Amino acid sequence: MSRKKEEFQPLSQDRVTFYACGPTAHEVANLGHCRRFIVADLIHRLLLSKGYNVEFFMNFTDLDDNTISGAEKNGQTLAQFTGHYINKYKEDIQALGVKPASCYPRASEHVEEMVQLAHDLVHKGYAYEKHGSVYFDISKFAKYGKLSRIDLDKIKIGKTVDLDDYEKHSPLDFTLMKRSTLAELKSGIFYKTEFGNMRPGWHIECAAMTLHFLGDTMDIHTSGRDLIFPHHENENAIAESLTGKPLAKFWLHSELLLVDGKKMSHDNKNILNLRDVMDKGYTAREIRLFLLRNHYRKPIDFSYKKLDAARVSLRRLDGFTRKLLCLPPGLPHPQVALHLSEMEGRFHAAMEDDMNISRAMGALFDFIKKVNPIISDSQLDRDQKKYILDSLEKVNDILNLLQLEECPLAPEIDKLIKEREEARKQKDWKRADTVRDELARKGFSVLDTIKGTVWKEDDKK
RNA sequence: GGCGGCGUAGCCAAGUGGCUAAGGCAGUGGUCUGCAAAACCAUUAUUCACCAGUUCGACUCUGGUCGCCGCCUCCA
Repeated sequence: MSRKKEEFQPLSQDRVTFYACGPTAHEVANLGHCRRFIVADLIHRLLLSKGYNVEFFMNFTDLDDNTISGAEKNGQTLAQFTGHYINKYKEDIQALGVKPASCYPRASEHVEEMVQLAHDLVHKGYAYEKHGSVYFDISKFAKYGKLSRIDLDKIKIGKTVDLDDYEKHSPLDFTLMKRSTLAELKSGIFYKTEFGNMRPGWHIECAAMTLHFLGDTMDIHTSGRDLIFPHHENENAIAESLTGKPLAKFWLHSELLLVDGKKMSHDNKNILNLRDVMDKGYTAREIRLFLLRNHYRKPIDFSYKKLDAARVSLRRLDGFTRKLLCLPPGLPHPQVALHLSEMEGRFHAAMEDDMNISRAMGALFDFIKKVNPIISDSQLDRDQKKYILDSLEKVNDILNLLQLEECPLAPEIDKLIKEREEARKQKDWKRADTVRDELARKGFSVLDTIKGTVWKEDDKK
């Protein structure tokens, strides 16, 4: 709210409440959605790693203009239509390595609370009914605009909306409950209220769900920065006018995902779905790194070139962890503990400073640079190797990018690698290459190092 | 028009009122190597959009200029 970095202090000692605006269930996840999921995930994981008991909610908007018209076009019921896309979202969220939320509430399941909110707002004078719809009267809420810092006297009214569609007292007011259309009445998408048959609007949906699950004020509300106005401003207005308390203590807004310098959006016709990019052969893990490695408050301009750079960075990380895992213990190295504690200190300090992930990753790469020569000399004993791996586990609890599984090598693969080593020793290159090809077919790459062969399982596409 | 944000090497990207301007990618040189791939090492900004001001000193603070992006009340 202050637009400054502030030290995070949760409202309650033992738990942190955290809400992310989820997607509308009428399309599959595009990279813009993915970025929001991943930023929320980073916050989630960072809070968990700090030992907080986190209650994380992300909604699905399954009752709005888009879902209703989508269901109609497809000849499906609303629930069939939205259920399909909610499942797709959940698959994509999982593929991206995002930790599941405590709960994924759906707007359609909380209409009662929304109707109640509208009722309370009207009776307390913050809202009014007109021609079968209920509108919020922003002139009654003095703090309106404090979140988005909008100056109501100077905005261009009607810039993006056709005002003729609405019958509000003031064009600045926003819709809480929308009068049901004839088509909606026919397909049963309406709710009986004291004001007539209607359905909730977008802003009241989020407000009702956060109030219901997280109480009057939550610790952290996160979403994309393009939603600050009007959505979050309105969400807050609904809640704060009733409770007298701000809806959230901290608002974290992630920046946009751009394509060729323009926001990825339907208007710009430049939508890229996660599945489109994966179909081009990029793994979800590569996409995760691409979306994660920039600070959340900086825009990311998408390009395949940058995705390739992320891929190579990931390869460097994988090469390092793989060598480390396969390294036979040797003599202890005197400097290693120092490098490790320096990396930990820098990494965690950077993450706690408004999630400065670039700086945190820098610490990780610096560490790799220092430890690589040590590994080449086999100068790590069993304990040191364990300390490093334990530390990387902690880093990975936040990043979820590293490959740190021990070598659970299938016996047949192990046999092939040994067979190739034997062939190489006997300088039977033809046989060695044949085995290498076979390993490649099974999805394993071998890396020959001075200390012997290190294998690596290729990412599954 | 209002509000908000951004402009750092070929590309991406941290950062600080003075200490070597992190790190990644690409490039270059080298090491290693049966070949290949990978890996490893070294190296890459006298300069931080432009102009002026404050200051002993600014990329970092202030003002202005230019360029780009986002939002402006039911696209999410």
